[in-house]
Amino acid sequence: MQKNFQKSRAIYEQIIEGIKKMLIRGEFKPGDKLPSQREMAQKLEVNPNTIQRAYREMEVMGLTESRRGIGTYIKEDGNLVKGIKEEMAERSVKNFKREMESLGFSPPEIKDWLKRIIDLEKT
Amino acid sequence: MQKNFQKSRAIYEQIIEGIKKMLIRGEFKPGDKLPSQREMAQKLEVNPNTIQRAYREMEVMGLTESRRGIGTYIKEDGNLVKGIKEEMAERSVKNFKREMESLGFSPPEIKDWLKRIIDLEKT
Amino acid sequence: MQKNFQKSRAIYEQIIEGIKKMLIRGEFKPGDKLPSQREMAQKLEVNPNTIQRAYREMEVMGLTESRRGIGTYIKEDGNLVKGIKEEMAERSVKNFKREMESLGFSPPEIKDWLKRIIDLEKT
Amino acid sequence: MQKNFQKSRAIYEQIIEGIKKMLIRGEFKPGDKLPSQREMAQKLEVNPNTIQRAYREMEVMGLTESRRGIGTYIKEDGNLVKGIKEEMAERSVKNFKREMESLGFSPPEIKDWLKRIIDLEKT
DNA sequence: GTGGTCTAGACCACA
DNA sequence: GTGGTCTAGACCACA
Repeated sequence: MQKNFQKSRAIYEQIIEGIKKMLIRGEFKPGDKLPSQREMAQKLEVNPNTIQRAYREMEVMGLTESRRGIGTYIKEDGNLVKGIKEEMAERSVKNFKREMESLGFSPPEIKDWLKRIIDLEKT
Repeated sequence: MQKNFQKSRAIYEQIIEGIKKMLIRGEFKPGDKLPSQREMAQKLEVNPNTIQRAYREMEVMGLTESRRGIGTYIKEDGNLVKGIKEEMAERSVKNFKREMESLGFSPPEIKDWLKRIIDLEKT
Repeated sequence: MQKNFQKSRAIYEQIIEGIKKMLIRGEFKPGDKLPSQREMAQKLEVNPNTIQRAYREMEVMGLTESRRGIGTYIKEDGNLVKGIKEEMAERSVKNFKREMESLGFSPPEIKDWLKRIIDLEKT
Repeated sequence: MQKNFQKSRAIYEQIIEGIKKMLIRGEFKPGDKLPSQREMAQKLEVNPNTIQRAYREMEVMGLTESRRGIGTYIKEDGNLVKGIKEEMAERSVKNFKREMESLGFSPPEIKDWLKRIIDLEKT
């Protein structure tokens, strides 16, 4: 049995995750200005340094651009959202697949299950 | 954006989770004796009381039977494993579906993605 | 002669027992808030963990409902008290019967004794 | 709520209790020799001092008679058994009555319950 | 040796 | 402030 227990992911990672989801859902668009670090910190009730870290990482990833004295902006890149969406979808699907396989399900069974659940809620 | 960050589940819950997976994978079978509380605690490097809690919860759930002075045993119930497997599969599928929907995918797109990933790794 | 001496029941069980009796006597009513774990621990001079155990067991039994940050409440279930009262009465009567039989009394003699004592104190 | 938890009765008291029950059931009779202290201690897996204490108390109560170098004997008293039986019955009935009253039952209800249980098992 | 109970005390999560 | 989790460690009950 595993000896390492799941720890929660770092808060700054969860923040990046959240911003990516908002991008995907269209709640942020390329070119938009993100809330200031201070504002964000207050809204999320988190230490400003945590926001700083999140914003910095996003810049490193090429997701945002910080303009000193002005603010942080989502990059104006046409394929940005599409890329993130695909990346997150892929990760989600792979996680799901791995989990189902660890439960002993074969790919066809996985599809069956998925179909069952989706059709069930479609009704 | 959400203001509540994901916390890790309690260790005792993760232990139960792990034992269920071992059951599903056949690494434990109904009737088997689980490692003693102390042994398990040592192996997983947690406090014996934490194992006690996990074992007690499993007994309450009807998954195991603890006999004082003897040990803790997986219940001899033919449908036990099947039930757990289905329960865990269902939860996993629902989580996956919810996550994909929060990324803006429709059910058909979810299926497409799944197909793509599975077929990709089949090659 | 028996070789096994009677042991006292666990403290957490005695606490549950006491709370059930208070419910039956109307000293607690469905919907009431129980004293907090810490308060109860202080009043009964036991460790808070022991109260936690009692409260948790009562929740598992469906007797109470614990709400984090709020407190622990007796469930709002009309038949709860009645059910507990009957359960405890039945157990008490059965214990009594078993004890009298172990003293060699037949059922009619048991009734005679009971009548005698009750009438005696009625005077 | 009560603050004093039930402790188990002293072992020597439980031993006296057991011997009284054997007397009542006729497994010992007036004039019988009790097992030696050593023998009794071995049979009950108890410290010989505990037996010593039990035997001493029984002598004080007038239940037995120790003859140095010979052994301990149940007293030859025609009314002894009858007296003990009545004493134990009375205590048992009173305990039962007190318990039922603490559950809020009136004497007639107590009788009803008793009748119900006895008749139920008579069938 | 195995499970069960209890204490003392720390720290977290929720409000 | 209220419940929940976890550790460290003692001691008991059963076999």
